[in-house]
This record gives sequence, C-alpha cells and structure tokens, in this order.
Amino acid sequence: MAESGPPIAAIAAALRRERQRAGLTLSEVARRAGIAKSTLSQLEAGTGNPSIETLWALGVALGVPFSQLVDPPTSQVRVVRADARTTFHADRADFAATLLSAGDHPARRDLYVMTLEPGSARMADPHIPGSVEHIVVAAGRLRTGPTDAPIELGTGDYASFRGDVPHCYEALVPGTWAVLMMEHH
Amino acid sequence: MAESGPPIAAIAAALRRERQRAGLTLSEVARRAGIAKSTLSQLEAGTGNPSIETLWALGVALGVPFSQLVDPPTSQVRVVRADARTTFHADRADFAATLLSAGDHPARRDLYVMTLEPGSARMADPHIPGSVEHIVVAAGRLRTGPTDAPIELGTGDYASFRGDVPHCYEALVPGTWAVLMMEHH
DNA sequence: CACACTCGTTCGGCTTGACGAACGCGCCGT
DNA sequence: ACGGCGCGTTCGTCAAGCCGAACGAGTGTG
Repeated sequence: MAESGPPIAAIAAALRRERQRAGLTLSEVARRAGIAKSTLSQLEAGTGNPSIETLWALGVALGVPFSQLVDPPTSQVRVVRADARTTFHADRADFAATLLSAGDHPARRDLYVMTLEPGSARMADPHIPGSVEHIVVAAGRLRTGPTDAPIELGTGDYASFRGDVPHCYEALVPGTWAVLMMEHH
Repeated sequence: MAESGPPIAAIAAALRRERQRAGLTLSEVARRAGIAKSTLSQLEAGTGNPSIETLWALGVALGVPFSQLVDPPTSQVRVVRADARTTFHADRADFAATLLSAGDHPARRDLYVMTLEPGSARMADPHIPGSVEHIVVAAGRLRTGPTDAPIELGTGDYASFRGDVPHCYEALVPGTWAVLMMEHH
C-alpha cells in the first residue's frame, strides 16, 4: 500500500466533513480551537501542513479523536458503548483459551486463541511483574484491559496493556474470539 | 481519548523510545525519514511542534503506527483500531501488513496484522537465521508456509514455520486477514 | 434601497519549524 | 597519544505556518 503520501489531503477532507457534520461554521470552529479562521480555511483547502498543536486543537474543537483526522476514511469498525457490568468470577463454560505456542524457558511469550461468549466478564489476576498482554480481535466485540479502565475493541482492533495488574475479558457479541499474546520479561 | 495538554511531550518520549527500541541511531532515523537530524534531535528533546508531514515521515521510518506517536499514555492501554492503522511496507496493492508491536532491540518479536486479497502469491525473502513465524488466520483462507511446502489454513487455524527460508502468503478468498507474529532469536 | 451582520477567502507581517554546518564527545584503530 | 569516525547537540539562515485585518458575497431587516 503506497501509504507514503502525506495524509494532508485526507486531513483537509476530514476537517471539512467533520465541521459540516457538526453544523458549525468555519469561524466558530476556529474560535473554539483558538486558531485564526484563515488558518483553518487554508487547511480545509488542502493548502499547508498543520502542526501537531494546531491539529490537536481542531480535534478537540470538533469533538473528534485525533486519529480520526489523520486516517483515511477507511473506517468501518465502530466502537459501541455498552454498560460496564463487571461481575466477579472465574472459569466458566463460556470462556476458553488455547495455547498455541509457548516461549522458551525463561518464559518469554505465549500465544493463545481465546474464545468467549457474552455473559459475565472474566477477571484475570495479575501475572508476574513486567508481563504485557497483546490482543487482536479476530471476530466480534471485546471489552478488555485493566479492570479499572477497560477498552472496547471491534473486529481487527488491537490493544496491549500491562498484565501485572488486574484485568478482564468480556465478549459483547456471540462468536467473539481473539488472538492473545502474553509476554513475560 | 483524553483531550488535555498538547501531546508534544508524549510525542517526544515516544519518538526516543521507539527509536532505541529499534536500535537505530538518531542520524539513521533522520536519514530514513528524510528530515534533518537536528530537527529530530529537537523533537526528541520536546522542543518544538512538528508538522504532520514531519511526524508522519518519522512514523514510517520507525515502523510505528501514527496514532501510537500521538496517543498519550493516558492509561497503560495502547490501542490500534482497525480503522486507524498506519500501513507500510506494502509493495503490492492486494497486500498490506501493519506493525502492531515490536520487540526490544536485539529484535525478539514483532506482531502484525496482515490483510490479503486473492491473486498472485506474495513471496517473502528469508529473514535473519533463526527467525520463526506464527500465523493465526482471523478470516478467510490462506495458503502459507515455506515456498516448497505450503499448507492451507482456514479461519481460526494456526501455523508456525521457519522464517529464514523462502516462504509465501496467498489469500484464497476475499477478505482474508491474519495475525502474524515474527520471532527473531 | 441602504444597512448591518456573517460567512469564507485572500493579503502583509511576525513567528517558528526545518535545514545545513559546525561543534563537542566518545570510541575505535594505527 | 594521535587522528579518524560516528553520534547527538547547538547555531544561523531560510522558508513556511500562523495570525490579524481587510475584502467580496450572500442574507435578512427596517
């Protein structure tokens, strides 16, 4: 994929699209972002190369995540908010993990496939210090991450987080499964 | 996404961290990115406010998704959305690989998401001796393995093989994608 | 019709990011 | 010790981003 092209054109389009979607005027957005409207005008025209601070301010003003401005409109996966009902407990029939590959002796990394069905969240106790978990959702929707700050992932999404704090996994739709790499340092 | 302070300090830290993770020198990264090393030096020092083009070039040079550079480590969770991947190293239109996580310096392991469309097979040259590849097919069907002895994988199947011999990847149905872990010893 | 208002673009200036060159430092070989 | 080399920082210059102000276009109101 010839990605090398600077995403400025895509940013220009995204800025205008998001602004119009919010029903805001160019002047209003510039005012909220604290930048000159002339600057915003040029950016929407595709002229120029905004600085991080400028683009960040625009993202805040538009109420749009930063990454949504810089990424081409490939987006199909959406994050759906759901209630964060966390019930305690452990192994159930609606959860299964298969070890695919284990690391060499001073345990380095293990690769799993994990399948889950909607229901109560599975809570995991902290692992040894320094361990890190990497998850790619293959299908479905998964809420995972540290117990106090879980993240919702859709198909194709990736997340990594520390494994030495309490964390959880919870399927949000049937047929959810994910690839899990557990890393020990 | 937490929209507070300008993420410049976080970017500075991320740039330096990712650079030494890759075991690269400041000069080398600047050369690959096509920017002056003085610029990179100042960015890593937290002085300045890079333009989008500059930061994008650095993301490509470091092999790091763009969002990973701008997302402040608000939580310990790092997320790469399926619609927010920065893709590189693509020499064909029907193949794309995204680096999700890279190992520490004497390269240990890298985690990719790979998307393919049916067509001619993609041939991969041998990597450094001792490297091993692990693949889990998330959707579709994939023929992969050593060039002289490929195997077919269906959704959910897993395979690992040596990466230091010629090998190939070929999607058999549209919409095929897989999680790929590349391990170097 | 004139007026007041707003939207978005264009025009000088000031500020700042990006560059190349030179510098100090550490680390090899001879 | 002495050069030679590569790394990372600092300095001076130039281009470009950002800004405020002024400009034409469109609209509604007395």
